[in-house]
Amino acid sequence: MAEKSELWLKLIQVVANIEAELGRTLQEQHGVGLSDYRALQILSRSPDSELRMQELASYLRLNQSSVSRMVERLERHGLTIRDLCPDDKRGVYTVLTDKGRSRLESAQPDYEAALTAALKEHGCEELLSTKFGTAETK
Amino acid sequence: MAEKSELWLKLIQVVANIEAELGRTLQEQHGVGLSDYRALQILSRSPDSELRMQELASYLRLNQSSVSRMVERLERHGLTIRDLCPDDKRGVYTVLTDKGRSRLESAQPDYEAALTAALKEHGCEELLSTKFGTAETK
DNA sequence: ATCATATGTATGTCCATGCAATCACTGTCT
DNA sequence: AGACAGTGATTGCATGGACATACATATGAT
Repeated sequence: MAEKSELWLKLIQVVANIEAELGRTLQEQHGVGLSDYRALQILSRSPDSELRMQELASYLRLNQSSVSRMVERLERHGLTIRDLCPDDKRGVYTVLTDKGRSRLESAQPDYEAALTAALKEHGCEELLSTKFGTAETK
Repeated sequence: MAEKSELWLKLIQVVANIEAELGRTLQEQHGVGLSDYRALQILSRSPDSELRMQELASYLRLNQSSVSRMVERLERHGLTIRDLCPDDKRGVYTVLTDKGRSRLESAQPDYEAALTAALKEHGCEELLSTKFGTAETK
């Protein structure tokens, strides 16, 4: 049974290495962190390129407060803006700006390339052929 | 090509969920964090249950300063002690204490069980059958 | 032996995240 | 209408990690 732990350890180390590499690429070449990049990506695919904090949080599997701060970050860099929700005054939309969109679009190819390269480098392209049960968030 | 990113995203989310679950289990039931647990585990398998900071860091894929602080933590909880290196006075050994060892031993079965359960819950036991190229650390 | 450089560890500072408490608003029940 | 439980977001605080730097010791060249 202990080999299971071993394998798991190996797996997460590989995953961590790859994530780190992706993060480095994005940061160095586009000045965006990994989670910021993912937030932009999610926003760009949402209707009207906007989402409320909670929704964004649940997509990113981050908690609300982290997202609140991330959005603050994105906003500081001009990549998104906040927009008050007309029907529910508690709500806040995070909206992708043009700058945000173009930043995303220029980063995307490098991200994909880095991912492909990193997977290959670790000899684990097959990881992506795993199909999950897609268990819901806890 | 974008599906590759999608799949990768799914993968890391599943991995993150599982890691979080493992961490919670360890923290709640044994008062040890996930990386602390892994450090104990690595120490316990090392000759004389001791390692120098750098070695520990490289096993854990953490940088040296993080390990320095982690060891401080472990030491504060009485799970390890520092021991000066006789032949190289710059060096410091981190040595597992009896308390550390028994803590590890009591945590281990729960860890393994939690891992098995989490893998099953996400329907991805097959993840562990991936064989990696075991690329070295960057 | 001396000095320059490399190595091992620790410390200062910053950043991202989580949790708990809070603020602001909503909707419901009476 | 008024009270109040619930919901969305923000804020205070703590933690763990990274990077740069400091400090002590070791090693190697002259």
